[in-house]
Amino acid sequence: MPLTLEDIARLSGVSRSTVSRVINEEENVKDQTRQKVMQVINSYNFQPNLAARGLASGRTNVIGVVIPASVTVIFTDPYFPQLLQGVSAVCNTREYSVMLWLSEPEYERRMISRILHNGLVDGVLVASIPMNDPIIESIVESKMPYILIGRHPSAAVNYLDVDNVQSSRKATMHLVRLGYKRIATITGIQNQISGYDRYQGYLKALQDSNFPSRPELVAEGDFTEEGGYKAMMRLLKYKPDAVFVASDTMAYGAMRALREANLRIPEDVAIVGFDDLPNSSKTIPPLTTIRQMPSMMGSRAVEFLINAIESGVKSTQGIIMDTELVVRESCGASTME
Amino acid sequence: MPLTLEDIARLSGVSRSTVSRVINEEENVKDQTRQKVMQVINSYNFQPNLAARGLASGRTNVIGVVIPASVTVIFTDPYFPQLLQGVSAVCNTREYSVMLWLSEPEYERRMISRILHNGLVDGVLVASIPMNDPIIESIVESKMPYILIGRHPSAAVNYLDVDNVQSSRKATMHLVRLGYKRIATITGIQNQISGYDRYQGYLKALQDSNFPSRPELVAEGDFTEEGGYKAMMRLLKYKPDAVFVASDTMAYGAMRALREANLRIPEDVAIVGFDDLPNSSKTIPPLTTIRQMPSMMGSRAVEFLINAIESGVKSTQGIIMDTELVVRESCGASTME
DNA sequence: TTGTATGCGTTATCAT
DNA sequence: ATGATAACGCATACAA
Repeated sequence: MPLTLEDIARLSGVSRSTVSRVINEEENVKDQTRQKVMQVINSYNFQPNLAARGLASGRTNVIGVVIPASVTVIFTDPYFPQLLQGVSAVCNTREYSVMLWLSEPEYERRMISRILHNGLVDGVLVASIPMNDPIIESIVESKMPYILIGRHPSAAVNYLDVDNVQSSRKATMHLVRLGYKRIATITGIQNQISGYDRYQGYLKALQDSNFPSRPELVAEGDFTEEGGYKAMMRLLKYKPDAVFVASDTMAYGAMRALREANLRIPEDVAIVGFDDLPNSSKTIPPLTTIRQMPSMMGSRAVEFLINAIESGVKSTQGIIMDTELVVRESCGASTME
Repeated sequence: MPLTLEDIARLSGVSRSTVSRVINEEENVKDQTRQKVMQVINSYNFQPNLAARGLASGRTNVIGVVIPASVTVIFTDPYFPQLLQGVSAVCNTREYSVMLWLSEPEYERRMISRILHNGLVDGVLVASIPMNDPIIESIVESKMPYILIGRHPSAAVNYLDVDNVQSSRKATMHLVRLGYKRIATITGIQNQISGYDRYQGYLKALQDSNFPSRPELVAEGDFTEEGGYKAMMRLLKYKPDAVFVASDTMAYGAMRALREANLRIPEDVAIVGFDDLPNSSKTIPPLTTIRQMPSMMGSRAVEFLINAIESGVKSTQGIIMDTELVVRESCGASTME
């Protein structure tokens, strides 16, 4: 029932092609003609059919955003919403739409392969995919513009990430400098690159400080509050005096465990987190943590993607964004000698 | 470069229409033919072009999800992520995709009108739109299948919501029954139906209990933690002994304000929230609250939408989902006489 | 049960 | 500067 180019053409007494030119803001149209057509378009509130445009032009102005459900569990974490906001903001200004897929494991392979081949999107952004997931190969092979959120070991892959290793090293070094001796860590899932890298950063800090690395001071969490809580419980019997926790959400859990054990923060155990979630300035005590900005990561990633789409150039690139150590009161000088 | 129906047809020695029939699982195809074609399809991992299908059939199997940015600020609240998960889960099983628009005010009108007319989606789900937003009219008039998340006063509108009035009344009555006398409220934004209705429920409870309604015990929040904190600050000087807070996120802020004022929860001031966020069982003390399930709301809404799309029937409907009062320790018997 | 022909609403290539 | 016309890849009414 909606109007078509043909209708607008008839109503303004020109040909379909001219209307098309007007809509696509091409140069070679007489000003007078353009205005006449624009008037009709506006008065009827005409919208070109994007499916048809996609078919004819091969471009849809849609990007796909894929978030594996394996991490969607963490959806209580504002990380993904913020990422989406960044993605969406850029898409709005550049007249793109975003197709969102929260992929569940059982559909995942089929879903990806559909996305890559069904002509619905011009490019795809994939967040937090597990390391060495074969899906990455399919994407790279597909020749579709793409970018991963989360570092990938291979040099031949487009990705955007923060420097998790250096940031975590910095966080841990902060504890070292404050004089803590038994510095533990609660890690993220190890098949997730961010979990892996943050653990490596912790190890690096110990090594650089000539601290022995004690396996009993390492507890694997799963990026959830509950996981952080349980990991802290396990650590307690080894009496750490400080803990680098690989995410703020887990840090909240760890702090809960400490409170239940009647241990003071930071006098008995100091905590440093990772993320700087909005709530982290409001915990008791406020959390010292590494700030990354998911919404900016989303923006930057999409900008890269859209540029790749529109330029047609497909150079491979790894983009690293900055982080910041935000020191709050959690580790005061109180525990220093 | 991807294959087309025509290619598959040639490769399997049949006509394009037959391939189309096989793909669309139509009955009238000889088993033998079907298998032959399927084999070719699978071996080439053929995916039909959805833009072309959309053009030809008038159906895209895509639904639009619109979340106004006016509320996107609240994106630290797991409400929307959970809603999206519910939406996405149903879409996955029913082979739909979701187009996500986080609409910023300046683009909002244009965006909606584009969505409604550009043939990209078969239906649209709109979350948390402000009351009396004229956009609602455009949607209803557009003849496109739609559903709003959040009650709408007009009977002629499709929506899905929980019964905010009754739930809030229930929550407030809980405080009444526990013997509190100066029951305050921190409301949500009043041009948001959930903010308005929850306030009405509070008023109703007071009225039904023959309590006077004291304007000084009403503080408007904005559904954020910070808003709850500030609202509580304003309430303090009027010495409420209990507060019904219109969202858990605001309740966290209110609790923070109480702690800073050295007031005990619930001995000095009791708190009841609304939402039952994952963290609400882990606050200190655990929060008594109204449980609604955003992911189920998302699922139900999309089911309604897809049914409307596929059946073509457009009966107007208001769907109300249940809530549950989850009583935790926040309001113990300690304050009762 | 299968094939042929037409149309969906654009863009893009030619003419003019 | 503008118009005619051929794709784009599929669904579908109709014919066989």
